[in-house]
Parts: sequence; structure tokens; C-alpha cells
Amino acid sequence: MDAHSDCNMPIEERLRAFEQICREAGLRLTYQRQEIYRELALRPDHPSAETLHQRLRERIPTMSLDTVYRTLATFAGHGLVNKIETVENQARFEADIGCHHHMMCVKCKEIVDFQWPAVDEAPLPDEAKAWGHIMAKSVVVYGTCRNCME
Amino acid sequence: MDAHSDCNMPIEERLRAFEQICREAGLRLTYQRQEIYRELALRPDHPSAETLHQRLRERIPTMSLDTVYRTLATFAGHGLVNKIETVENQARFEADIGCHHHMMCVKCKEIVDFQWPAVDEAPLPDEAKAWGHIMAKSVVVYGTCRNCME
DNA sequence: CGTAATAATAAGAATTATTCTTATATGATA
DNA sequence: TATCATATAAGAATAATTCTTATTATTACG
Repeated sequence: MDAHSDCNMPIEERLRAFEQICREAGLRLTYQRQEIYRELALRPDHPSAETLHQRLRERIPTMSLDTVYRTLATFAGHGLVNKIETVENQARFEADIGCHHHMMCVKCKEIVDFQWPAVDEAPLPDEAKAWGHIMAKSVVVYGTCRNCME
Repeated sequence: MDAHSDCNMPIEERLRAFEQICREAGLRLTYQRQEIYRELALRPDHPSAETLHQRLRERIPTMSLDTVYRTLATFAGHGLVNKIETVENQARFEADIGCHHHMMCVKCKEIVDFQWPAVDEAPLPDEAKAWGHIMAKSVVVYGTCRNCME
């Protein structure tokens, strides 16, 4: 089985998998990288780089926003985190790279994971196969969450 | 049948539908709005606001980038155009609001429409229904297009 | 274990993407 | 056609992200 990290794994195991992937990829295991990964992996939400930076700065006042951006980009390049596409102009991130999709509330902007096996299992249409080589698919659903429906 | 605009309709009809929707919504039918809509509807690609602005400025040198952004936001708010979510940080737009999905080439960033009835017809999982009221769903597939596979 | 080489960081500047402000112009209505 | 509200152009401002550079810290190697 491949080294991966999803929300059903205990945090220690996810951190170990993270460290292993860093080592294999030749990424130095810095304090900042470990703390950024841990902060992202610890909560099930989908923070922006800025939100993550604010959280980290409470513990680590010297952590710079640039490091958060740079590190998240590095992680995303190595498949350690996902950058989530939304209609908003601030990118959102998650450490759970298991197969799932996203629902975003158009009011509070909260993003929640969900499973949709019917879509995961649906074969890509011929049109898509003819277009080129497909590597990833992403479903984002927009609506109003229960909290925001008052 | 609802007034809508997809790539199978002749451009004249799409422009008429556009004008009608503007009138019904109380949106003034300005020269800029008509030209921005026409420019977007005329091509099957998915330009950014900036790309669209460059195209328009060749014909209309006084067209401002702000007007393009503002107008696209207005259009999107009235369901006249789609703002497409991607992992890139520049938003992309399209005038085709018929049901379809998108493939994006990670190299050249080109976006192409495709149909995927299996996904359109798949019922949302209970998890999603329980979350709140869902209004839209978007599928984006990432890969390398034939042109970029050399 | 200490040290050299090199990659990563912090800080702030720079860039890119988008939105706001304000004076002017234009479309819709009477 | 005059009126009035809305939309526009221009450029300033803000927001989001990336770059530059000097410094620091990790890793590999002795």
C-alpha cells in the first residue's frame, strides 16, 4: 500500500508518513515544515495560507507568511497536501489526500469533505480520454450549509 | 424552456437571450456589456479577465480592465456567465452556461469543456443532502492535453 | 561529534490579481 | 429631450502571492 494520509489515520502515523515522504523526496525536515504539516493535518477544516499562518504564529511568532505559502507549494508539489480550487480568490489547503470531494458554503465559505463513490467509479467519457492524459479529478459542490440557513 | 445560452445556439440567439435577461434583471444594456458578452460568447475558450480585456482593447481601446472585472462579476451574479474554479490564481470565465464540465491542461492551462452524463445523473450522496442546500456542482479534471505531450 | 556545504527561512520588497473611489458619461424612463 | 440613476474610465488601493537577499539550520561527511 502506498504511503498516504487521510483523516482516518491517527495523527502519529500521518506524521510518520509525512517524514518518510520528505526524506525520500530529499526535503529537509525543518521545524517549520513539521509544524505546518501538523497544524494542517490536525484539523479537518480547509484553511487558507493566511489562516494557517495566524494559527501557527500563536505558537511560533517568527513563522513568516511566505514560509507558509512556500512550504504549502512544496508540499503540494510532492503530493503531501492538496490545494483546493474554489471560486474564491484565496487558495485553501488540506492534508487529507485520500479520495474525497468538497462542499463549500457560499455564505460562510466553510469547506467540508464528502465521499461520492458513484463519481469516483464512473469511467471518464471518451471525450476526456481523447483530450490527453488525465491525472486528477476534483468535484466541488456549492450551496448553503445548515448553519447559514438560519 | 428557460432562457439559457450554450455553445450549440447560434450567436444571434445567444445575444438576444442575453439582452432579454439584462432587461428582465434591470441591467442597463451598455455598449461595454454587450461587447464583453459577445467577445466571451464568440469563442469556445475560457479566458481570464485580463485576456478578455486584451482582446477587447484591440477593438475598443478605451475599455478598462476594471470594467471587464466588474461586468463579469455582474454577469456571474445574474447567471449569464460562469466563473470557473481552478487551482490557478487567475479566474477564468465562459458564456456557455449549459451543463458541462472542464478539463484543464496543467502545462498550457487551456480549459476544454466536456460532457459527463454519468456524473450529472448521479444522485448526491446523503452526506451532501444532510449538509445543507446544494445549488451547483462543478467537476474539473486536470491532466496534460495532447498538444503538450509532445 | 564537529564542520562544511547547501537548502530553507525571515523580512520586507515586489508582483500579480482584483476591487475601490470619484468624476464623468450614458441608457432608460417620463 | 430632460432627468436621474447607473455604469464607466482612470488610477489609486487592497488583497494574494511570489521574489530577493542575508541569515540560519539541516544534513552529509569526515
